Amino acid sequence: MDDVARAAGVSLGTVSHVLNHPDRVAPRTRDRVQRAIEELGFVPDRRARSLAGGASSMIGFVVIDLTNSYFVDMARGAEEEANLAGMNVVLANSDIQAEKELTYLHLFDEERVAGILLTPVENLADQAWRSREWRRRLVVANSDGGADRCSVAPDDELGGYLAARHLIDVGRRSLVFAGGLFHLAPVANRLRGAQRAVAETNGAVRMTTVTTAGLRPKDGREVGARLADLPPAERPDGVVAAADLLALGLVQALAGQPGLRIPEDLSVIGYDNNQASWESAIPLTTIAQPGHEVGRTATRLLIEEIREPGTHRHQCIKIEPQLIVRSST
Amino acid sequence: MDDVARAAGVSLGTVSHVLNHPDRVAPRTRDRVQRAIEELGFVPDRRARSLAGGASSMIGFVVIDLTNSYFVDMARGAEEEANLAGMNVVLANSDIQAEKELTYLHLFDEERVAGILLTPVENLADQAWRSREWRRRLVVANSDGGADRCSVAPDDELGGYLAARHLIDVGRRSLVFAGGLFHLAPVANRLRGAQRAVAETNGAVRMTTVTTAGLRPKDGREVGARLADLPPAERPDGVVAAADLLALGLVQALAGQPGLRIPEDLSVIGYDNNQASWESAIPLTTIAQPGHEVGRTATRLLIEEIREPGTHRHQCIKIEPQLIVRSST
DNA sequence: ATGAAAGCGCTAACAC
DNA sequence: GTGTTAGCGCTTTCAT
Repeated sequence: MDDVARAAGVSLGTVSHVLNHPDRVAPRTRDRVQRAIEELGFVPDRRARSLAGGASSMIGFVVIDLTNSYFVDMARGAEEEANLAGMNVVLANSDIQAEKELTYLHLFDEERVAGILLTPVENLADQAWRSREWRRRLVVANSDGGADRCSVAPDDELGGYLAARHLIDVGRRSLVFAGGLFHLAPVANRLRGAQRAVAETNGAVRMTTVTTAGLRPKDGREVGARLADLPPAERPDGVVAAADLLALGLVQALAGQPGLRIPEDLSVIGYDNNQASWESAIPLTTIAQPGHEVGRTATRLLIEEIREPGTHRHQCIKIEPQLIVRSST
Repeated sequence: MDDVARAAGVSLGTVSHVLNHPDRVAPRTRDRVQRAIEELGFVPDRRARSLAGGASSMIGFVVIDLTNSYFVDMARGAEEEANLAGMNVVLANSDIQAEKELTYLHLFDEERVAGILLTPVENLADQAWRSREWRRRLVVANSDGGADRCSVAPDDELGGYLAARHLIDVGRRSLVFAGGLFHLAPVANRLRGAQRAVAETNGAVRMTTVTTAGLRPKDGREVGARLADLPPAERPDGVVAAADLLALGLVQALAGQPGLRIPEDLSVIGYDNNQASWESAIPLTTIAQPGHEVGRTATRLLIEEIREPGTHRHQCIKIEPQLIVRSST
């Protein structure tokens, strides 16, 4: 910056002014300085800027699983909202490992970023990050952040409700909820929501639960095979799958069976709006996770907390998932 | 840090020493300082450290498409290699937009990161980043970086060769190369490789090319339908698909046909080792993109360039893809 | 409108 | 071994 000042024949402080308060400097000198910046290819040093000024414009986002497009959507939402406020988002991949999560949390802390977004590793044994007092503002996404910070999460209970409700609306009366890993809050909440929808029918609709080993296509194919073996009278006419990949396997196993057309004889609804759900042979009706919206909202909250530390009140926001109707129901 | 020094009853410089050269300080004072750090919850400021010392330990990786697991693999590889050298990797999502790519390149430049990794947007009109002289060390991944910088890319020609070679090895004699978007270097190179494998047979094997609109399952299903309509005599016995999702659609369309068992009557090989390839009903034989290895190598080159600016020579490294045999061949 | 100077939090000589 | 001090590149008062 010294060079720029010398080339433009002004003082260091003036160069700084054209960078930060261009209006407080005479148009002619401003032009002169800007030309010098151009010619010298001057690139300001953000480390020094934020050191001296105290304000970083970088938000660090510790993402749990970048192979899951839901979280990438969240990152996109976060970027959009951050850009609106003139801030940037950089990502770190914790890869479902509590250790890496902590490493990056520390990195961002030491980098003195303006704020941190975190999608925590859910394993209860691995929540060391909660016990530490982070000096950065931190908002939690996709999971409950506790009372003393902001968090934003999808409303899985509502999602489960919408899924079952949709099957009921298209005339299904004998449902199955297929899912596994019920110790995970999202799955458990989806089941609860589905049960609420059934309960509302006052007995007009029945639903049983089938537990799978996991939520992969393989698990779905197993359930599908089991359902296909059932005597037609006992067969359900609607399946709520806890995840799209599960639903996908289910449809694969069922689609070939005689007298079992999808969706005529059996409707299947998934959950996630996974890429596979719309690229499969029978595009899946599904509940779209509001990743984009979660990312935006979390970032909005974070920036609010950064900008107005005084008036800010912590809150936990639930985002509505979206029903997407396709060919499987 | 002042507080720490005061609490430990030492000078500022000593605290700095226990942080940077713990061996140069007496064990007892070191312990005292470390205890003070603990108690005060002191978190060193990386901005100030790198400002004063000149060395950042952060590598910025501008990733083109985080929804593609190939690039996430690259990021993982980069992290591993960076950690080995005591460095960290933060990610930025350019999302296939040249504009965002430039934004993040500038961000990392201004942040004075130790080095930059870039998977460039391939659109030739959008290569503004090439014309600029980045002040950071930059290595290009997954694409040719040009003569004046390092780059690492998968050997697509070899991948295409391996794919066709495998079909030939399992006895296929009438091949089809199915693919689209031949203006993209990767696809074109895969085709060339496949043709080389065929040429080596001196006419014992024939291969025709079928052009698809894209590389999605939908496109695969179209080709599949076309092949199924062919009189059995004219039908190929092996298909090299330019991408897994394409192969997936193809298999879906073909699997149901009478007298067309996969792999007995027709072998299909994909490309990418996409998640879908191993989770589908008929797991796909495929060529695995060496994302992890590309990431590692690019980072190794970058760190080499950072650490030994004198002896470093720019180079362009090609990484071998891997044949993964599954049920479709 | 511009310049001078004090510091942001730290590292790296250099003294003692 | 430990303390002292001069910067690193910038922003921000406070003068002028």
